[in-house]
Amino acid sequence: MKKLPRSFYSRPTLLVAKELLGKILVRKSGKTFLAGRIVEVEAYLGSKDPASHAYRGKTKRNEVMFGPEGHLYVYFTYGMHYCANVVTGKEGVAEAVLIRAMEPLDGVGVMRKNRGLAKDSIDPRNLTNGPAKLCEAFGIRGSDDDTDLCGERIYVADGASVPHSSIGRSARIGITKGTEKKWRYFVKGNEWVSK
DNA sequence: CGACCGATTGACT
DNA sequence: GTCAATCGGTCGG
Repeated sequence: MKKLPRSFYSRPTLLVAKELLGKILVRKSGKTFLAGRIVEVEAYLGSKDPASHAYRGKTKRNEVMFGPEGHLYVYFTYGMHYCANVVTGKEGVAEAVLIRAMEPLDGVGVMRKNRGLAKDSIDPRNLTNGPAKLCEAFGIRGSDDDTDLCGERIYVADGASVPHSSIGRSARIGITKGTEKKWRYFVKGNEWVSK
């Protein structure tokens, strides 16, 4: 499977968001290899988007969004959760795509352990069917903020593209501003899409 | 400096 | 369906 080049991220954010569906998020650390197929994303368009963390300009928290495309923006929220975004837009343009759900492909045992769900009986969908859940499953936290996705630690690999007819679109979830924008994309019918 | 609140989740009525 | 958990970011005084 081929790692996506930086040029993949140097395109319009809504296009990158749509095309991230079906791609594979990979994390390597030591001997562990984790992989998941992205099935749900949301786009956040910086200065044009009241729902974006970057709407009111650059701060210490969101500075990675203003940096070069192809980096990972990880933020901490609700006092206990991390969420991961792929940064798009050139340096100075604060746009990003939130990864909201994935279908686990590799390293399910590790993901289970990271999620604190050791029992084999639990529903595997519960591992990665939400933005904070997949971060926990992948062990993504504050120290992973600004990781270059063109490096070796965390990256996105090519995957079978999702046919246009299988891509659903809706308003974004969990926001109070910018709800009129239909910038959430997901793979229709996929079991891991969040609710 | 104090107060409010969030790109969520999971437990509970 | 409702709501607490839990704390850093952000904004007003």
